[in-house]
Amino acid sequence: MIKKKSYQVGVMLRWLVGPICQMHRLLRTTASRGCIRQRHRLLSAVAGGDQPIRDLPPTTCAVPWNRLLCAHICRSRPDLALALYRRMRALCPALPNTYTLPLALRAATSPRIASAIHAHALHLSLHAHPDVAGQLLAAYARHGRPDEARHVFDAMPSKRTTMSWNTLISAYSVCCDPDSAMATFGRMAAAADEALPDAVTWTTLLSAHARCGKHPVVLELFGDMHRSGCEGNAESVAVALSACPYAGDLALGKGRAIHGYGVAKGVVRGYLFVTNSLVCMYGKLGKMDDARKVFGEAGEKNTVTWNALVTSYAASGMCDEALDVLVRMEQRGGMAAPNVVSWSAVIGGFASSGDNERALELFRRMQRRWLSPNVVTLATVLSACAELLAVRLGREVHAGAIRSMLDRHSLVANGLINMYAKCGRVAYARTVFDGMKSRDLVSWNSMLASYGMHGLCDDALAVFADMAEAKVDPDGVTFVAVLSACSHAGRVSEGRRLFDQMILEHRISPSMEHYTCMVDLLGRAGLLKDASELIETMPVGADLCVWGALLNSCRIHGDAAMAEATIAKVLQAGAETTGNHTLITNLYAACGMWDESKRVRVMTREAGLRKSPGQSWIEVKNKVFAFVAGSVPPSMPGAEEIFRVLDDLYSEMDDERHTMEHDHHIVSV
DNA sequence: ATAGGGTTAG
Repeated sequence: MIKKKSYQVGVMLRWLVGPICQMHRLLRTTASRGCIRQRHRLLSAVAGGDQPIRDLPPTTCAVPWNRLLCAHICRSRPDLALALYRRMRALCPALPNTYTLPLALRAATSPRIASAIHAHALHLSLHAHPDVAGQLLAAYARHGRPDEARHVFDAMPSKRTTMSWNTLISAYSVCCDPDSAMATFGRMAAAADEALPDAVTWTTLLSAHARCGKHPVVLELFGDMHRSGCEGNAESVAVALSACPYAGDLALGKGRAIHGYGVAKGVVRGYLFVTNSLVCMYGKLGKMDDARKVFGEAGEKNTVTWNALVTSYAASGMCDEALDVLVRMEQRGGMAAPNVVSWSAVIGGFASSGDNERALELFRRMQRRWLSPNVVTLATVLSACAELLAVRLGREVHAGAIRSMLDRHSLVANGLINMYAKCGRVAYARTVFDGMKSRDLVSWNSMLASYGMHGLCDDALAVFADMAEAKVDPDGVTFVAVLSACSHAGRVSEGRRLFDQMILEHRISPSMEHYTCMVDLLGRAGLLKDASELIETMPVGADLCVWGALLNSCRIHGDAAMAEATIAKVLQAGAETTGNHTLITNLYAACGMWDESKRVRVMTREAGLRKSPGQSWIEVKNKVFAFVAGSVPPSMPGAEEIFRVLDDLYSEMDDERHTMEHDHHIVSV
């Protein structure tokens, strides 16, 4: 109770002191210009938080209000600016003018607030004023509301300027709609008498494509920009560089070319954004020497520059070096302290290198620094939890996500679905899925895969139907999920129908994974001939997974002839991996062909191939124990006890089986 | 007292 009260006092003080200090300064600096009485009234209005609003005298001049609004915005306190604007409206509803509304709009932190101010503008008949309309457009654009932005844009009374076109295009960029951005750019070019595209227009267009992964288009547009006679500037060079790593074989060549272009245009040295892009570009392409060189030559560095170096090391698989840089950032202190991005990069680096334990350890360390994770951090951590089956930490992360209201974000929710599914909690996965406000393709695919991996084919098919109902177009991943669900449940006709549907209706050409699913589906059901025929129809040669699926089916159904024929084909195709050799060995053994089995085993050993043993994990009290068949994890507490219970269970199972065999004449396989 | 574009983490 006491704590709450003092908290409230603190909030009030902060609320009041800021404006009052500024008000005093205002009174001092502008006293000679008159309006003293009004300023006194305003001061009492701002300070009189406890007085009933209607008892305060109304002011008639908007200037001091506007000055104060501007001061709050310049100090990055949109909350205080908005509170002041509300107070202004409450005290004197007619006072906001063509300066006030743009200022309030700059402080709008959500599209809802922008809409409310829009309504005020309409009510005050100020919506058509160029400044108000311009800032309305900007506010809607910032929040990625292209429909509202378009509405304002179309209603703008004055001649459209390059700037208003640019703002409209940025609305499409923010909400990841590059096609509409492009279409708008086309309309702008068609209305060339009105306004001509400038460097900002091109940069906006570039970023519209960059931000949603259309990197090849970015590089094309960068060329178009140059060809259209528009000089590349620092901003556009930065975006173009960020797209280079995804250009395939030409990536490094393009990167170096644009680097050179930037040097020629004089936008490399002293332009931090370009420096940062360069470090990251070289790092992503594994050119650590170049990345380090650019980093070293940069005079001024900020957090992003350091993060680019961290990212570069992480992307090159040098996780320990990435961590070293982060530690160096911490020790240096000052302006470039590590932030969420730095930590997420290192955590992600360890996670993608397979060291999920280390990733989670670092997440704990980040929490100890009182840094709040964001959606990217949470997605990364949840994926590590899923890999380690660390459901307790996963639930803890879920709880944290709920507290910070990030749990319904698609990145986090998709991570949660995957984590719960992998940890065997399909029902939780479904709850998260149902609670999402908007589901993307990954959400649907994750849910499908969840049911698939638990053998719940009917549920998977129901989700697939819902997906069609929700008008979400399936992709290749979707079909891998449904086909494998069918395969595990032995739903042959359903699977065949889906495979055809995928090719004919959705125009998705089947990948190796799809063929593997189908061969598995047919093979497991005993349709070995059909499976083998499907392999024959494949446009490209089957890979080891496909052959493996067929061999596995031969083993299940004890078809030695088919197995031998298959093995001949595999060996003929020159397939040489341990996995398959082991499979072949086991297969011969299963068919009773011991000599052949031994022969392959010897061959394997001579080829220097050794299979690393498959591992399993179990999570006990937030700690994950890995074990292989026949071994005891040394750190496992109470291992002896566990094995005693296991022994008891085994003997009970044995008794049970003998009884069953006796009663039902079931012969165990 | 007022406007649009840029780099880093999945």
